Amino acid sequence: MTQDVKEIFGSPGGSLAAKVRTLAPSMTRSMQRVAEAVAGDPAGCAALTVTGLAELTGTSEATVVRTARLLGYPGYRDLRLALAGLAAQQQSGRAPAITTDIAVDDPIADVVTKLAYEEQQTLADTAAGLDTVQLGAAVTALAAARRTDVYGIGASGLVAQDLTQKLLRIGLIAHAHSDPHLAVTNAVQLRSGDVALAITHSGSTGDVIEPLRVAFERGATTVAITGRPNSPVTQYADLVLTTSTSRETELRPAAMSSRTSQLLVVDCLFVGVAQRTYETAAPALAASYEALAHRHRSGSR
Amino acid sequence: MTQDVKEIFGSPGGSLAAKVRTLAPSMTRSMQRVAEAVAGDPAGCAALTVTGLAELTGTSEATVVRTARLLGYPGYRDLRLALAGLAAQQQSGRAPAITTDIAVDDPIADVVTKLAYEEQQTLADTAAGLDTVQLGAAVTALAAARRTDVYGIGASGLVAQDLTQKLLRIGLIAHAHSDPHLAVTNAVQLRSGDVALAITHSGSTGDVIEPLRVAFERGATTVAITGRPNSPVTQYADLVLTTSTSRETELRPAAMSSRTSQLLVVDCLFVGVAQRTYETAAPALAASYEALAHRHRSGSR
DNA sequence: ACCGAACCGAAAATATCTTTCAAGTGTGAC
DNA sequence: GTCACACTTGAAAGATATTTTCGGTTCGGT
Repeated sequence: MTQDVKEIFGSPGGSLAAKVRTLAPSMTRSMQRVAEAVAGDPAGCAALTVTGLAELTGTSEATVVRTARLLGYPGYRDLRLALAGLAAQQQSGRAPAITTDIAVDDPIADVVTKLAYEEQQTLADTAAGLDTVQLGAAVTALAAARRTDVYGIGASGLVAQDLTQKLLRIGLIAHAHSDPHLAVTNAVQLRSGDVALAITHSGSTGDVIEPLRVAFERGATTVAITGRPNSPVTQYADLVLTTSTSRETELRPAAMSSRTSQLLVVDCLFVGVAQRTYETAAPALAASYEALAHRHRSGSR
Repeated sequence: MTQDVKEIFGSPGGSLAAKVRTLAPSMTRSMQRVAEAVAGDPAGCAALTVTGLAELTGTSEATVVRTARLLGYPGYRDLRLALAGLAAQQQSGRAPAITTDIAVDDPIADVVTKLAYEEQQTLADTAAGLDTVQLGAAVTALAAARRTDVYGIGASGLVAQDLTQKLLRIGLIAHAHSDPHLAVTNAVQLRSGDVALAITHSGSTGDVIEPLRVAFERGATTVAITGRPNSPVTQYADLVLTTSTSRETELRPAAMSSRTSQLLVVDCLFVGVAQRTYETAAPALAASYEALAHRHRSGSR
């Protein structure tokens, strides 16, 4: 059984490398070897059979197939077709993709360029790796929720607040918790129809998992935004939204790209919800805009 | 039968279509049917197995293989890979061109694509418009500051907190203020050598301008991150860092792009400062990473 | 009508891909 | 430190796809 062509070629080119980067953390060692080979030389790998690729990467056929599955294809055959397509695209349109890490002695102008580039990369990766089905489900849940609790600590806490601010702006009831105890206390109040949303890059921040678990057990719809699709937090998550995990460098901690990634997801959630609740969201947005104008000097008074 | 020139030289798939036409006379009836199908819809055929294509053309597997051979491939498998490549090329020929705003009825997948694209655009704009001289001066001031106060309200408040968190991580003394009264109270404590940094998109948020004015008058180095280089806030700013102001749409409020833009500036500041204070920043970063590891549940991978 | 050559497809043979399963490996709990 | 468990992994069995074989059919020429 072969996949529909649209699914194979539908996504924008280069998304495979992005997908590999996003999913790499959730891969086992052998699978990473296969994924690397595939991302590194699509054309070369397209010429190989399962057995060939297994030998090249020093693994087994089973592992190759498993990797293909993880990358979203029904099997190796389809991955191979996608690779052939990718190779052809690369042949015709050359990709730029040149970047070096930020060095201690880089002039500030280079820092700006590199950071901007890397964050753009992160955005592209995240967009490519985001499961729109899960996203849509999360949007539906949020739009219909009686109330929404958002959990996040540290850098993720700011993202949690950002989402909360946005939801409040369109008339929804949302609250961000960064205090683990209060979060749990509040989670107990949740019930079916409510939404609990945990934001954690590592997926193993206990302080964030705990309230989500409570909410999960109380019957609320639970959503996790994490960079590790297999991490503990997903255990209590009805819906999982994966953020991209680009490699971190000494001067550019992981927190930076995970934040960018998380914010994109949060923005998508917000816009999605705003769409669903347009009738009430649009006037609410306009009203809050109006209200803020009075806080500005150049405004009135 | 007159041949249309466009058909021969027009599309990238021309070479295959041409080959089919050239070889057609030497083909048998069944093989022609297969060749036609292949030339007519490469993408569609790439999704089919030998059996599928045989059925589609009302022929047999053997005929399909024979056709593939005649077209110059060792077998159907390789023809299929070539078709996949061809399809991908044709696909990429059509420009992405994400120019339209996000509409109320856009499917969620489009929302993701468009948002990611717009944020990428914002990053590029910001990086291009950032004054590296001012930025460098701000970095120098921050790196040498006895203490740093950051003012921001609403969405900008989160950016202020983000910067503060980062600076604290590398051992600097920084504080974010979102309470206007406390901000002013603290601003009074500032003196020469300290840094006060105001973040406001509009540049006319009174609650943020006021503490900056106080700091300015106390002799602190004042920095403004704003989207309006001529706005009131710049009056009290020694250094002005301009963020990009991309057009906002109904479903994508200005806050979204200004936040992205502000965060990039803040990241640049952080990395710049980390470079200047590398000796102390590097171990501090490592230490905070280490400390956090204990807050994480040990999870799978 | 008969013959021969080319064409064609059914089915066997082969290659390739997928699934299963049991052994290996590391990890947390006690 | 040891045990138990869960996860990883590759070998081999099983399923599918591709290629080859081979005999029947068609068609033109005699």
